Amino acid sequence: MPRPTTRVSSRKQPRQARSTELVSAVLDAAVQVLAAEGAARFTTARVAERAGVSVGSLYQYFPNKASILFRLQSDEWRRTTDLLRGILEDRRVPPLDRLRTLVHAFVRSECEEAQIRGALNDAAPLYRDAPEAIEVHAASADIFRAFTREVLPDLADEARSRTSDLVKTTLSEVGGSFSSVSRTPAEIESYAAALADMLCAYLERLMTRDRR
Amino acid sequence: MPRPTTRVSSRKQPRQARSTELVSAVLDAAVQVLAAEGAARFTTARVAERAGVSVGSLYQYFPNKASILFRLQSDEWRRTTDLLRGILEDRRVPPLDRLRTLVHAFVRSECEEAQIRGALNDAAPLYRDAPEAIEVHAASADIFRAFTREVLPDLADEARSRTSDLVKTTLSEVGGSFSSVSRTPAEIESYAAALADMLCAYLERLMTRDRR
DNA sequence: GGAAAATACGAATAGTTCGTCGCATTTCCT
DNA sequence: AGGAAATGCGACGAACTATTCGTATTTTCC
Repeated sequence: MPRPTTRVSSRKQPRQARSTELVSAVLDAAVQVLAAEGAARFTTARVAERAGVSVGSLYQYFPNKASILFRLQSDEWRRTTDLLRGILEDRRVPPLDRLRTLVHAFVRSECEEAQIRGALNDAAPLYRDAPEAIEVHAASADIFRAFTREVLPDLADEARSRTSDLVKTTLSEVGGSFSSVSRTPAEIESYAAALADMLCAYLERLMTRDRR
Repeated sequence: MPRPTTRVSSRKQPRQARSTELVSAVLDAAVQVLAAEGAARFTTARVAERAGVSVGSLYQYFPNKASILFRLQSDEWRRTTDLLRGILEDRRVPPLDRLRTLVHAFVRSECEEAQIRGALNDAAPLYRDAPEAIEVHAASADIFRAFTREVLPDLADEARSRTSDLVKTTLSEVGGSFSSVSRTPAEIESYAAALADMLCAYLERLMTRDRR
């Protein structure tokens, strides 16, 4: 497995108004191309054309194709992470209710725009190896770690991190395989409810064992 | 989303001994290329070279690149499905013990050769749209449906199919996100145990509610 | 106004990859 | 043996694509 390790950080910072607009036009166009043509037909030329911009201009602010996709993905991740944090850290609500709310919010969020998420996922191999991609992952892991620490304070560290990992990967599967086939809103809600039930059932069992 | 719908069925059946050997040489080489070079560098030329065969010969038995990948994936799926069926349908063992065994077997199987499975996953967009790919999926869904029918006979159809779907997608996540980072054997076992606990906790809760 | 910096442009380059086709070789079968 | 069918070959054509670079235009700011 060779590591192509594509550089993904920005090449140059836009300083004038027109260049910042250009960058956002490119990002908008990128989403459109991804949705309309799919990951396989996502090319810098097509993105530039749709943005009404020349390829050369695009390459002033993005070092390569992967960096555009990475930017889209990391913005998405940031939004999702903020969503999760907002729900999980609200201590006025009982912990398991928070988890339930979180599951519903997350499932819904993954299912809307499933088109783009799916395409972005198909393109993942292009930016996955970039060092920046790993940091983003860590942020959401921290949130779940904090939550399990709150809910299962007396559990051994090893078992707790295992639990946190399980919750995180179980949720991440929603994006992977559930949202890949299109579902009706009713299906989405009932799936979310079942998933929340399952996670709560598990955590409740651990909590009673933990306290005893 | 345009449907390129790549034909994936075999172009010609090998009739002589040398051609059957050629086909299996190609499939072996395909696995090697996938493992050594990754999905992005998987090309018919490289496969043919590694198989000690010409591209032209390869194209006699595979209509296109996607069909080679599809063949690998569908063989893999068949093996996995057989594994699951063998465990879940053994009625001498209590149902939840079967599920526990299944989770361990499945997690282990997904983690070994994670290299190839990951690469195959990256290449999925190439064959995913093929009509043949959908049939394979249905087979494993049936197994879980039968299992939930056995375990939760009195549950309403709608709730039961939701449960079966949840179990199936939860497991499929192992292949997607857990096995994508390399893990030690100990991590794998303890993850499998936790996953099994979670699924069992959920099913047990449904079972007691079901009977009451 | 005007020099310097920033920005925009897009034709051209240098690859890569898929899949075909005409022809050579081997196997089958009578 | 010898014709027919099956198989094997690999150079080649026809796309596509990522990225660069020399040049043209616009903005900034003195």
